[in-house]
Amino acid sequence: MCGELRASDAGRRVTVAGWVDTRRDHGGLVFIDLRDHTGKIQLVLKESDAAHELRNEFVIQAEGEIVAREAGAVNPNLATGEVEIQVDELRILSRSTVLPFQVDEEGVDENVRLRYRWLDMRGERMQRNLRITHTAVAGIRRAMDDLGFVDVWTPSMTRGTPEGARDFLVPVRLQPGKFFALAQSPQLFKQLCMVGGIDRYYQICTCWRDEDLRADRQFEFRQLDLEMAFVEQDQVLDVMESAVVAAFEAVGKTPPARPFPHIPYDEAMLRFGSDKPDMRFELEIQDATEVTRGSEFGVFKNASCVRYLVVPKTFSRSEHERLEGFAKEWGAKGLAMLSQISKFLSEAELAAFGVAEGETAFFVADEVEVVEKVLGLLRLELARDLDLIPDTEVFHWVVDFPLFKRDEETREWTFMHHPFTAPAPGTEAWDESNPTGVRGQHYDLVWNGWELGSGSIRIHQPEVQQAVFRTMGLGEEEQRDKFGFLLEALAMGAPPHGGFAMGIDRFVARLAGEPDIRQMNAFPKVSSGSDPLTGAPTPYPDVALKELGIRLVEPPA
RNA sequence: GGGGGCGUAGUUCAGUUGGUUAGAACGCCGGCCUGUCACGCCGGAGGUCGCGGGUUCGAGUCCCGUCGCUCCCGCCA
Repeated sequence: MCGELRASDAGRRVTVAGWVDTRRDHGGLVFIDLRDHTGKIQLVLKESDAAHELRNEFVIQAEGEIVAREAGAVNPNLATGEVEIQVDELRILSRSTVLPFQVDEEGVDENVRLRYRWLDMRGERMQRNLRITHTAVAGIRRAMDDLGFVDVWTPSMTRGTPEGARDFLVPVRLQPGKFFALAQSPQLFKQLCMVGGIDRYYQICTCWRDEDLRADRQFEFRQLDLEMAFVEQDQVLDVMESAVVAAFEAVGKTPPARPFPHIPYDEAMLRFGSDKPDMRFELEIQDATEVTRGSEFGVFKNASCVRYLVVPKTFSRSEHERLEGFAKEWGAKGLAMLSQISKFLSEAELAAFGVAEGETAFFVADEVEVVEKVLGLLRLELARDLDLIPDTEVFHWVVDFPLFKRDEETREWTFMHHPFTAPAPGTEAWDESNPTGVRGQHYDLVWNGWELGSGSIRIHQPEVQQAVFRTMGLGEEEQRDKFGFLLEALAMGAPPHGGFAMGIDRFVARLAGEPDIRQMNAFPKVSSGSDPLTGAPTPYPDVALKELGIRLVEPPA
C-alpha cells in the first residue's frame, strides 16, 4: 500500500501501517517515511508527543488525507514522491530497540545479517529474493499442473544409503539403536510411484545431505523432483525446459530459447574440462596428446595426456607464477608456458600448436583426469581475469555420460551418478568386470556453468538393475538387503520411466542475480554448519540421549 | 582433512618504521528548528583492538597458538 500511492489518489482518506524508515523531526513539523514491502510514503505529522517519540523501525498506523505535494516539494527519487499523507491520527503499534544495523544498510557482514535475519528481511534485497522465489516456484507448479503432473508427498525419514552423500541420521525412541536417514532425494519413492501407476509425479521437496557447505550448497535444499512413465529422454528434457521457461515468464524475464543445445559429456570434458561447462565464452582447451607422443621434451613424452589453453594475451613472470600456483593447488605438477619450453620442442610440434604472436599457450601434462580438471578451472580463472564472460544466459544439456567410473581410492567400479540410471539403448549387457565405455541415459542441465540438476532414464528391468549392482560389487545378499523392495517392485510390472531433479535454490539465485544461495534462503546455515540465529545445533541432555540408546563417545566441550 | 582471505565503537572502515589520550562516517542519547526527504545546527555517550601466550622499556601494529566467519580443493550416488 505505502509504495503504491500516486497523484491520482489525492483527496482520498487512508489508513496506512508499516515501519518507520526515516524520520526528519523539524520540531513543529515531523516527516516520516513509512515503509512496507511495496515501498515508502512520506507522512506529515503536526507536533505531538507521539510524533517526537518515533524512532527507526517503530511499527505505526497512521490515518489521514492523501494530498498532492506542491511543485517545489515533489521528490523525484521516490515513486510516491508526488503525494504525501497529512496525518491526523497516529498510533504506535510497536516500538524498537536500537538496531544492530540499519535496514537496507549496505556492506553489513553477512553473519550479522543472519543473526538478525528478521531485520535483514525487511530490506529490499531479501524482500525481492523471497518474493521472486515464491513467484518462480508458483510458475513452475502451474506448468507442472498444466502438464498433468501429480504432486505426491514422499517421506523425509527414510532408509539410509551408505553410498553417495553422507546421511543425516534420525534416532528413534521406539527403535533404540536404529536410525532413519533424512532423504537425500526421493529417488526410489518416485520410481515406486511409476510402478504404482502415477505416470507423472512431481514434488518440490526438501533434501538433506551432510556434506560441507558452499556458496551453492546448504545442508538442506529444495528441488523440483519429477518422474514420468512411458517416456524417452527427449520428453523429460522437454518438460524440464517447460518448467524453466515457466519460471522465467512468471518473474517477467525473457526466457532462454528452446530447445536448449546439447553437448556430449566427452566433448564437454575435452573442450571445456568440465561436466558443467560455462559456455558463455569460447576459450576452448586444445588436445596435444597425439602431437607430443614422440616428443623430445620429457614432461610431454612421459604424460598420458597433454592439453593446452591458448589465451589472447602475454603474461609476466609473476602472473604466470600466480596461475601456476593455482594449477598446483588443483593437482597439477606444473603449468608450462609455451615460450618457456619451446626450445625443447620440435618444429612439427610448434607448428601443430598454432600459437600466434601475442598469444600465450598454457600446457598441462598428466593423467587425463588431472589435465581436464586443471585446465577446466584455469579456463574459468582466466575468463574472469580477462573479463571474457559476457552478460548472457546460456542453458544447455550435457548428455551421453558414462554409466560407470572407477572409485579414485578403491579402484573398484562404481556408478557415475546413481545405480538406477539405465544404460544407453543397445548396451543392455556389458563386461561386468570392465564396463569401460558403457554409456548411461543420463543428462545434466547447466546454466552459465552452474549445474542446476540432473536426471536419467531409469532401469525398469530387474535383471539389468542386478547387473548394475553386480558391476559395482554388490553381492546377491547385499542387493536383497538394501534394495530388495526396488527389485521386487521392478519385477511386478514396472513401466519404462525417467525423470529429473533441479535445485530450486541454485536456479532462483541465478534468476535473482545473487552470487550464493544463502541470499535466497530465509534462514540459512553458515559454512561451518550452524545457524547463527538460533544457535543450532545444540548438545542434548544425557537423559534424552539415553532414551534413544545413544551415548556420546566424548562428552561435549 | 588441506590451502587462501578477514577479525579495531552498534555498523562500515582508517590507524604511519612498534611510541604517549585508538580516530572518521553512519547509527544512538540530549537540545533547537513548520517543508524536509541521506533534513540541518549545537552538545554528548559509546572500545577487553576476537581470545590466550610470547618478544619488547613499550604491541591494534611483530611472533606462536586458538576461536569465529568466508572462498576454494577434497567431499557433494
